[in-house]
Amino acid sequence: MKNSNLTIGRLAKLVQINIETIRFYEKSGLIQQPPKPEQGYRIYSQEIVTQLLFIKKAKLIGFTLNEIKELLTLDETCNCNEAKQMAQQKLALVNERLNDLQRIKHTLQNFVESCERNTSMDNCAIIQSLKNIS
Amino acid sequence: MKNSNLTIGRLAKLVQINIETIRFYEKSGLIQQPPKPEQGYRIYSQEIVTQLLFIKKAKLIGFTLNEIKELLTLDETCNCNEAKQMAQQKLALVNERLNDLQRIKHTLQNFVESCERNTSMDNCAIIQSLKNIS
DNA sequence: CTTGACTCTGTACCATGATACGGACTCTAT
DNA sequence: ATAGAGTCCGTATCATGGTACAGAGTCAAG
Repeated sequence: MKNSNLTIGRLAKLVQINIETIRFYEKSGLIQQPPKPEQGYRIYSQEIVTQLLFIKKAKLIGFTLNEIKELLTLDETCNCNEAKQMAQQKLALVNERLNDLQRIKHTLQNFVESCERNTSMDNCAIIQSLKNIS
Repeated sequence: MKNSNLTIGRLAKLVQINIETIRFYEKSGLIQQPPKPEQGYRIYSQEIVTQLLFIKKAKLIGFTLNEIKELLTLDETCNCNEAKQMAQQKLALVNERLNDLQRIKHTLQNFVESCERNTSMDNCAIIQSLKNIS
């Protein structure tokens, strides 16, 4: 076994994802498990590295594994129109989330500000402040 | 039983949250279960309505139930400083999420655009496009 | 005063996204 | 050739955020 060969352990260390989690992604169909060679362990490709890093980032942002699976599928389906449509749907979703977050951001800012104005040490009315999120 | 009395069924309909979910929130300590009267069913207060609507919105935005619990607690702890600190932490978190989302938004936009430029009907390279998220 | 709708309580079950573990196998270094 | 580390595979377990359901009690309208 060459030292450069990317076994699952090395892959896990490289992308900083638990081995079990990688296996879980394989079972879930997010990534393709490389075929088991006659002799020895599975070897992972550079493409899997890219995909795992992408999964990590997409997860951070709040995409579900199913959404990520779809996003990864966009790469394979060379039907550009379909892919574009999916991307546009995701984009709409992202924009919605951005709006929601902007709203909560302003609400939190208002709360912090009203907290700063409030010297009475009571009536820290976060609910009253937050319930105005529309 | 007066018709105006807010039993759990009416509450559920009012705030559009499943009865079971309301009970689940009670068990989880997100909201306080009103005491059971000697006779009859529990009656919910207007405050619970406010709290449930808040929970709904906060969930939409991506806060976990535990985070929401903390946010609701801010109302009770009249320690303004502590509350402010928590709000500021949430704010930082929200800002991070905003940045992440902005990045994915641009990536998706780029993808849609490159999809529009691409007339070759192949190489819909979303991965190549998405892997550049930093 | 009965019937049907609603409540109460506990327990069970579901999906999602992992993580843990046991036992067999394989590889590498000595 | 053998120990120790790593892999493989299946199954079990966990947290989160619910949903479902059974059986007993309660309420309200006819």
